[in-house]
Amino acid sequence: MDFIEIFKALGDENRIRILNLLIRGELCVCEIETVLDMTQSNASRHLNKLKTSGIITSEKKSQWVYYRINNNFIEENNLLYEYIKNKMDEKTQLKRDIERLKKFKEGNFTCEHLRNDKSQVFKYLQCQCDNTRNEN
Amino acid sequence: MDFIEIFKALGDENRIRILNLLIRGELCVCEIETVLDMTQSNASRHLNKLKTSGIITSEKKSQWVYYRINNNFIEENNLLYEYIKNKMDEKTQLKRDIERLKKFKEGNFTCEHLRNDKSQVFKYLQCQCDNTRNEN
DNA sequence: TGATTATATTCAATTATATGCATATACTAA
DNA sequence: TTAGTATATGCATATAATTGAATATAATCA
Repeated sequence: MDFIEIFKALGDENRIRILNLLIRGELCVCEIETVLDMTQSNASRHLNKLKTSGIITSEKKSQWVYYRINNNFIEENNLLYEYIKNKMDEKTQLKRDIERLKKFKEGNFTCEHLRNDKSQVFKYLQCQCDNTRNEN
Repeated sequence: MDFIEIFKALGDENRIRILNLLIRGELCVCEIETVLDMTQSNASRHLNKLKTSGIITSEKKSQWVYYRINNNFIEENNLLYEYIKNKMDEKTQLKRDIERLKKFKEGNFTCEHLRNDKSQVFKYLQCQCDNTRNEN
């Protein structure tokens, strides 16, 4: 966990956007790519970079891979972690991403929803007017 | 002063080496390039990147340009600044650089010495056996 | 087993970064 | 003004990073 490598990993907007989500809790790749609207391969690659530098870890649960912040990273880089969280609060894009994450969570979407009809979930996340949704 | 740009600027070993020196006090370009043994153009460009991201500032004094840590940066990024200083203590290369800086300072070298005979100063900095030096 | 699906990886193209050399610019001093 | 010097910058090049599309891999389920 070289701190220069950590800076390299953090010096990219897409990876900061991913981290911004993971701070709120673990997520699998298909959730991240949907909320952030990035391609699957791109999400996977950025996740790998964050993982290689020790910032996040992954755990395979059946066919899905869940990513989360590495507790070890938080312990060993606490000042940096607090700094990032503070600075994230000021960024418009990151606030918008959190709104989309909230919508996704409040909509009770799951990986299965994404499998069955990703574009419907995506449409729902884009809708500005309605923040509630019927179950199912 | 976007924090992602700051991370980009910090994600390079040469720039961290420069910063490591500047934490000990201001220095001009010719001093930095000598202590770190990098080309003049390379030192200048890295300094510019650090300056553009708001981490350092410069002041022209007669023909020399002195660089120092930007106080504003320290104030607005205090957690990050403390983090960097802590992590720097663990890096071998950075400790070696500080030894060379100390030798340079204790040798009472100036920019004029570098102008007159840079290679002599350089040889002195490389010498492991002798940490003292006659005046002049 | 075979079809489907989630994630990772390869390939190719594009873009960004780092660097040395040569030169431009800005300043000093004779 | 001219010569000399410190720093910045343009140019060319090498290396690294980013990305989408296609494919490989690993797991699930019928």
